[in-house]
Amino acid sequence: MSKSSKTRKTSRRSLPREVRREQLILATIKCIEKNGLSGTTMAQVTREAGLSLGIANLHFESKDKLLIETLKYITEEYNLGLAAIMEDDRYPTTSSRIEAVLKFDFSPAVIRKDKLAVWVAFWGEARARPTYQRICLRSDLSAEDATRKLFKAAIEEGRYKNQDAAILASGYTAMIDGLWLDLLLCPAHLTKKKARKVARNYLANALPDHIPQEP
Amino acid sequence: MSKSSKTRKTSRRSLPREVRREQLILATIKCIEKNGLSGTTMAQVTREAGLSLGIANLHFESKDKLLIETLKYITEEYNLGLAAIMEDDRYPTTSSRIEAVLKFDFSPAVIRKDKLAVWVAFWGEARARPTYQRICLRSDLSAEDATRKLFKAAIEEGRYKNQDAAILASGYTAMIDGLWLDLLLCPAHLTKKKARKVARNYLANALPDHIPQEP
Amino acid sequence: MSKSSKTRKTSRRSLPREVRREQLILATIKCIEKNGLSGTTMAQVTREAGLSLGIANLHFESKDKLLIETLKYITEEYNLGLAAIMEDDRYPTTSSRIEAVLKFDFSPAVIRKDKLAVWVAFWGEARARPTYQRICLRSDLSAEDATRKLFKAAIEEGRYKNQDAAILASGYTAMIDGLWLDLLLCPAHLTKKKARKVARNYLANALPDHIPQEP
Amino acid sequence: MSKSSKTRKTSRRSLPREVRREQLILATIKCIEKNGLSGTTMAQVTREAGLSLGIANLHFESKDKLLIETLKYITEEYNLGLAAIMEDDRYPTTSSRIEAVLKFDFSPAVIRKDKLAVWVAFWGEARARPTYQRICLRSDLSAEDATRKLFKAAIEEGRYKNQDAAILASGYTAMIDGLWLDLLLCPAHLTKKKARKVARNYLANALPDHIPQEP
DNA sequence: AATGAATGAGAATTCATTCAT
DNA sequence: AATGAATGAATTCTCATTCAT
Repeated sequence: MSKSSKTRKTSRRSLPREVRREQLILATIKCIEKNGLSGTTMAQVTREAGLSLGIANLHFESKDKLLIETLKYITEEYNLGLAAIMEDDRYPTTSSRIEAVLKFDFSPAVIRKDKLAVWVAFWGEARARPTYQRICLRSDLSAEDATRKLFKAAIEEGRYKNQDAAILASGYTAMIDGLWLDLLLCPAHLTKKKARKVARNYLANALPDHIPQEP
Repeated sequence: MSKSSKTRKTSRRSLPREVRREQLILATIKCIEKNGLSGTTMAQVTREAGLSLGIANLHFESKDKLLIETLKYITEEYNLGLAAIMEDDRYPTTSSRIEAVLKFDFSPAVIRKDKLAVWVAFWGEARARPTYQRICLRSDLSAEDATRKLFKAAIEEGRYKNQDAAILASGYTAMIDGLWLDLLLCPAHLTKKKARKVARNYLANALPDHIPQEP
Repeated sequence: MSKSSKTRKTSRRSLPREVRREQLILATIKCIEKNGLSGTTMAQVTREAGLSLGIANLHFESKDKLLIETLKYITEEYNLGLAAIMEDDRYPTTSSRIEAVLKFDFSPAVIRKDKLAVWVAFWGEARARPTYQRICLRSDLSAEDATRKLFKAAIEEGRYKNQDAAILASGYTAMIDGLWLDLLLCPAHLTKKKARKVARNYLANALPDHIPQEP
Repeated sequence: MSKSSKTRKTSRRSLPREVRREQLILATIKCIEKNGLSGTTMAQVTREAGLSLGIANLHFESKDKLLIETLKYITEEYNLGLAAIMEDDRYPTTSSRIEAVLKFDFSPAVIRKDKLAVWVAFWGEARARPTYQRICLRSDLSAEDATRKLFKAAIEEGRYKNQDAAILASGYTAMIDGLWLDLLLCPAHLTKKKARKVARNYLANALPDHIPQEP
């Protein structure tokens, strides 16, 4: 309080509501990564954000709301990224669009440790917290919906026998979730590169004319 | 289990101890299912077990130890089941053994909601708790190791080009984890039957001569 | 009120200041009615007044000062009303003046629910807050003093044996306080009309020649 | 913790539930007397009781419940005292029973400062707290009911013209409440003796054949 | 070995007050 | 003079752990 006068510069400055909220959400993500969901306290979050204890309740009403907004932030970010690929006209073929999804799902922005940690942390509490479950569910279904459409197009184009778009999409979603989890649990054993290869192999086996095995 | 093996007398006396411990672990599983990991209290666990509050600390020293023993209980149960299949002489072919694993991974004993909830709950806290992570990791690697051996044998038998046992095993493990998660998060959308079909489809695409598509 | 009295100019400028203060005091009364003394917050008061949060401290220094001013406002309003009756030349007889006091004590302006709620709220905290106690005490003594003079005159005029003006005044004050309280606590059981009748009956029994029983 | 070994004697000792509850209620009464209702904290109450902070929630669930039980304790104590007089066969006459009530209402046990402070503190918050109001109301009506029966009997016996038992009872209840309040607010001005005289004078004026003026 | 009342550290939340704009 | 975002002390409540019985 008395020691620094430089760092204080922004401290008391009144910032736009949205800026503060994002600042706090980002601090929450950092804390969840470090301490888990149950180990995350308001004091930690606000300290991480360089702000005072009371500010989180000022902007989010309660810890619960802050956590929910954090989960929404993470899921929306992911789903918007996926939606952008689905709507992007620059992908001329189904194949290239699937490749783009595959690339996106293992892009640095998506598989950042802190964000993966947040996904998994909320999964862990989702069963006991209907609100978490609802948000996770919505996100999951939305992602699965997108890939199912892609796989359906591919199956029709490739006349793959024995492939079912719904089954493939469920499998892809599950595998992505599982790989994210394993990236977090076994970082020494599963590299990002290998994880991507695993997912690609899944699609290459199912849709060989669209997705070649990794070179 | 470790202390006594001399006489029936001590054995009789130590039996209640193990019974109490299991009783508490089972109560813990129920509580985690209902309230999540962070929502589980010693009072709940002991009430669920129909015992007194103090008894948990008497048998497990601390809540942390109880939770760790619960996680070990769940992971050991699963890994022992898998190991039993791997060592069972009654499976004459690689194919039949893989089928057995597949069946096991979606058997009622394994995909009971309460146990799945425990897996996911601990995954969620694993990153922040080295002990949890270590146990989850060990379990994951053990399972992956088992399937890798199976897939290796299958690949050699079937001369599948382009298949890599390690990649396949990582993918299988990830997909199982992901499907378990989705069974918990989206019970209305993913049935047990469909989940099994998804996993089978994965293997059928990779090892078609060993695992036929579901009839 | 204290600073300016020189010119119209400053007087005009100080007017808004007094207006603001009264605006805040009236908002405080409303809040105390709705939420009690302990449930009244600065945020509520300023919102009720349609002003900004900071303004209360600007005009009253602290919450405590605002509350004290609110109590003074209520007690002064009452005591001024009583004093006006005592000094009003238009009451030719002791009897008519007592009747006027009786009428005043149950007039709509005095027994408004919001104001009664403020009285009772401050009584409740008076014991723990010397400043509140002092103000309540002063108001009580002032009112009792007024009625004692009236009763003394009546006793002398009527030669009532066994009546003591001091005792009668204490009783009257206590009964008014008690009736106000009961109007607040038991509105379904004690109507305003009945309360007035109760008070009149008290005086009619003591000073029958001056105060007739209600017709 | 380490300093004393004598005072600790009872501290950890497990006491019957009801004993602890009363101990805490009595401590709450003391705290309300000293600090008012809003100034009373759980820390104060438990310190006053010589117990640890957590114990109040253990026995009362919440502060709110503790306060409500305290109010009930006070009101029940009073109403039971009154009921005992009403049912006591040893009062041969209406007159003696009214005298007993009068004596009771100013007995040392009833007009103890700490208990009066509790009454008034809860009155102050009753309007904002329906539960408080309900309890105060019930107590008030019960007391008024008792006195109305007495006054009705007296009026019939004495053939008092112009007296109405209901009006008299409302007035008596209001006056008692008001006198208790004034004993608290103006202890230097209103002695217990004078207060009793005021109440007696009220009854003596209304029911002269039953209640003589104070000698 | 078993019990559960008691403890007290730790967390969320509230809100009077401050102060840069 | 007015605003309202920001602060942080104070308070309630929770719950793992202890320990007398």
